[in-house]
Amino acid sequence: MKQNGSDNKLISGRLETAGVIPTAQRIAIYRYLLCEANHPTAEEIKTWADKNFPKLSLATVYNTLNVLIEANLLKEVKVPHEAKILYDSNISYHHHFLDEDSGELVDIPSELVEVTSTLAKEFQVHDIQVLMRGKRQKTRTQH
Amino acid sequence: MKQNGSDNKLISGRLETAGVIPTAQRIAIYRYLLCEANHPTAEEIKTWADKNFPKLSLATVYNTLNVLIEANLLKEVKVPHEAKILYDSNISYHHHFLDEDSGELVDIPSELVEVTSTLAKEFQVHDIQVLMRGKRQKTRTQH
DNA sequence: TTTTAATAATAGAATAATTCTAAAATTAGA
DNA sequence: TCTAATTTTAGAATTATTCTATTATTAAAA
Repeated sequence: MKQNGSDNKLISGRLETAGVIPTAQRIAIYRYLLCEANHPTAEEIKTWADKNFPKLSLATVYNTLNVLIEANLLKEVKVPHEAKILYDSNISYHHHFLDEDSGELVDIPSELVEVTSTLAKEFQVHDIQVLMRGKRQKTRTQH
Repeated sequence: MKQNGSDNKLISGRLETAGVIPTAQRIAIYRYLLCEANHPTAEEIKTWADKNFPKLSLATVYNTLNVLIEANLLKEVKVPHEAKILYDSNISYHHHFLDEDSGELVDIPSELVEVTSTLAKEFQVHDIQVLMRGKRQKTRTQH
């Protein structure tokens, strides 16, 4: 799903709907987040931009990420023993699996994880996030 | 449960069992983590040390935390939108509730949260951590 | 005990991710 | 076009954490 310009309108519309002025930089970064990247760091976004959107500054990467978060189009994910923030453009309710070998973070649909809690009613839970850590078995080749 | 010296032996023994040489600084920090603090940051530990263990340096705080983590006596917790690492001296399997008002992180016993996942068998899960976010209702005063 | 070797603690410098600042560029509306 | 508001930018500042080199402490050996 490489950038082809055809979904510019769609991306732009989503930004506007969320109250974000759709500048060229924001559209580019948001499309990268939605269509090409998988939980990238700010650094990865900058590296991508250096190839695909010259002159886009690191400050703009951070500004845009924070604008998207503020507009509820993006979420931060912090992972233990990983210094950099990961960004998640999937804003629907879901969970994560962290591959201990590759460091890759994989989205897990909420349907695959059932969480039942019996906390004291004092605790009003608004959000639950489940982070599973482990290894991903290499899928065996068919003969 | 203020420090009284009586559990020095116990703390010291736990460190030794874990293969950590029990120096005065390590015992002090580990006791603070176990008995007084609740998911402190390195900064909070340093502030406590400035009052209770003069001359203990910030470098030693970080060194000790990393030694404890390496020895499996301590775990890191990273929370979204919180820059600093929180440290958790409860190493048994449990979950967390983050109070959105106070920022306080509360341990939730694993018995109170049931997690049932049906991931593809490709995913070998070694650890699950559940972070619940929400507000804590003020408990109503009895008349 | 002394001696020696290994380990830990320390102050301060270095690193690195993110945020801030102030100026220039762009945009949107009048 | 003019004006005001917003965004982008480069580079400086901030801040949590780690590193470095030295000194202090500990543990074991003689």
